[in-house]
Amino acid sequence: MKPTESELEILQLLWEHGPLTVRALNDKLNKQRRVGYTTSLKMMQIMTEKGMLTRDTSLRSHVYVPVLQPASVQSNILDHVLKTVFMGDRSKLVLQALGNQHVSREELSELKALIQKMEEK
Amino acid sequence: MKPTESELEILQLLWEHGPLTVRALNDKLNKQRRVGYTTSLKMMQIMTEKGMLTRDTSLRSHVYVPVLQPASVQSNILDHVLKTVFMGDRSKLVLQALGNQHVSREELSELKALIQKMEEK
DNA sequence: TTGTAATTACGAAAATCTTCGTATATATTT
DNA sequence: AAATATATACGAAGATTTTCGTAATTACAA
Repeated sequence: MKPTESELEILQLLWEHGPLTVRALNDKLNKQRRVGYTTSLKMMQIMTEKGMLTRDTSLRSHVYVPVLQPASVQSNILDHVLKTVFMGDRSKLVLQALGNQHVSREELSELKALIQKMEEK
Repeated sequence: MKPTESELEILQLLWEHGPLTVRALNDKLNKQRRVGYTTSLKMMQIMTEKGMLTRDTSLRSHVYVPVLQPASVQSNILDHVLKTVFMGDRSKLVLQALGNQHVSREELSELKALIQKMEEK
């Protein structure tokens, strides 16, 4: 179950805003880039076929719901990146993620807490 | 400069084993999955056109060298994943990366050192 | 030297992903 | 009721990626 780039865009919007009609989703998508209405429609139909979305067809405008939860997709993709980009070197991935950018005070203490917990085991 | 899945496979093998001929690379690739010789050849020619590889053509069997360094590609891809999969939430990515799997004592102290350094700024 | 094996070059088929036009159906407005 | 607007279904074109067959070239062996 590996979403494509476009499918990820759609999943993100659904995760962020909850179930949406094609019209609503297409509007939000068009704040990021120009996409035709029937393009969004077709994508969402395909994703439904693939089992990534379900939809409520009781109303004229169908309402689409993501089947996959963010954490599950994130975990899969991260594992894939770990294998194919970092040659399985998990700490390299983590250090890379932390190394370049700004990390806030809150994130740091969250991390420290997690490390503490890991050391206890 | 965004390598495709197949291009990443090839880059990985070159990063791991150093410069290789098509024959040598194809052999290694076939330990992972079945790929025809001319498929590998074509891929590497395309990657050369794109500027991802260079090659030494002084011998009959050309020797291919990766232009991109692992850290650079890793950084780009991780940034992309951060945006498109984790909605920009860096600490979520890090926690996800650390959370599920085993992290060794060495990795933990490496992490702690990094955190220390970040806190000092 | 003549044939066999290995290599590169190249075109194009196959597979996948993305985009949209058109037809049809359903609702809304005048 | 007729015209207009909005929705879904669906096929297919376009774009990209992946795969491989065939021809041409170069080395090697009989």
